[in-house]
Amino acid sequence: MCADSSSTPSTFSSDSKFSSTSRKAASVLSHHPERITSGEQARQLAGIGRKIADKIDEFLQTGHLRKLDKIRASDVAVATAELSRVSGIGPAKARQLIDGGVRTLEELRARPELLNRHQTLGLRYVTEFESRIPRQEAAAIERHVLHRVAELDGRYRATVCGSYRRGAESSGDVDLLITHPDYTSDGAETGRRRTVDGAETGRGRSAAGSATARGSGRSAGGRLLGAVVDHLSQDGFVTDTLSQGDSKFMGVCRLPGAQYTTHRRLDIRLVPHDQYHCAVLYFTGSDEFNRQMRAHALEQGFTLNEYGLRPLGTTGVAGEPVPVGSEREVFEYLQYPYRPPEQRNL
DNA sequence: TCGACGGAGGAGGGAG
DNA sequence: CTCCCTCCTC
DNA sequence: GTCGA
Repeated sequence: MCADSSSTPSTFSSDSKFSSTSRKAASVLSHHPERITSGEQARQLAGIGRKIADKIDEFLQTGHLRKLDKIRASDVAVATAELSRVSGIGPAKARQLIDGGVRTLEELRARPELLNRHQTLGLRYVTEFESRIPRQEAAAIERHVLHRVAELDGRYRATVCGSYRRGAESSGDVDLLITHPDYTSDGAETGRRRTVDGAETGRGRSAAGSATARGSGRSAGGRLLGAVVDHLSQDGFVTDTLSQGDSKFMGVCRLPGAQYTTHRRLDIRLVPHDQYHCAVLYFTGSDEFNRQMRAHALEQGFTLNEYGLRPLGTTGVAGEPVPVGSEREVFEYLQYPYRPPEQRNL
């Protein structure tokens, strides 16, 4: 769903604080209206400290950065970046591979035994996952998914969030939120796996414990999400699963039809019914819009997150969540002028 | 000078 | 088996 | 790396 730089709460593509810090600095600089002519001048901006100011001075002086030259020349950094293109491979796995003599995707393809399931799929689809989803195709995916979900059980509610919902002309993936009246946060269903049949114990159960027995020993959430995923797999739309638990599916999909040749990343989250609108609000973003809205909520004496809107007591302790019947109601509670998703691209 | 920086679901593997 | 840790994703 | 306590 990462459209440009700001989508949902997730402008953290690569690693650690360095990434987040320098990203903020870069953002501040790029949005600065005037031309920066000295490190001292840049130093005044939020997120620019001594070190970055020094680097600005060095670049202004010499036209390049020694540190950057060094990184570009480092083959380990290059190999890490290359291997990290694969979904499921992060810094640790990349280092492990490099230590094992694998530095390119080509070399990686020759060593499939080094990869787990997620990484194997990530490698298979690496190029496809790097291509963006045109809005027209995302809309077709939305139609297909909403139709199939409604056909499975009309009580589901589903919304495609992320930059697509904000009207973006292209998206990085499709992020679907679903809910169902049978699944609420107050539930007796707090994730813990219960024994299916209390009476039966011992070796008799071993067969039932088969890994693929979805739907037998499952929480309410697991059944509700699993049923959707199964239904979407039935017609071949969902092609692969990267991971799947009781509340979150991460996988791969492709629409039927000759014009759709590229596999796309699809995430499905099952959200408690009473938290649905706050979750849709949160996962629609943008990051910056969420920050501003949360700040406004605090000024009004509320705390807002993906789980709900709660009043803050005088001591600063959050109270019970305010019942919310729509996204718009969240705005109204906060006396925040309503903005449709297309106007949340901050 | 020092801790926080968003944080949770899921895979996988080790300890008990 | 459960618990807990690291890694990864978003 | 940067910010604020």
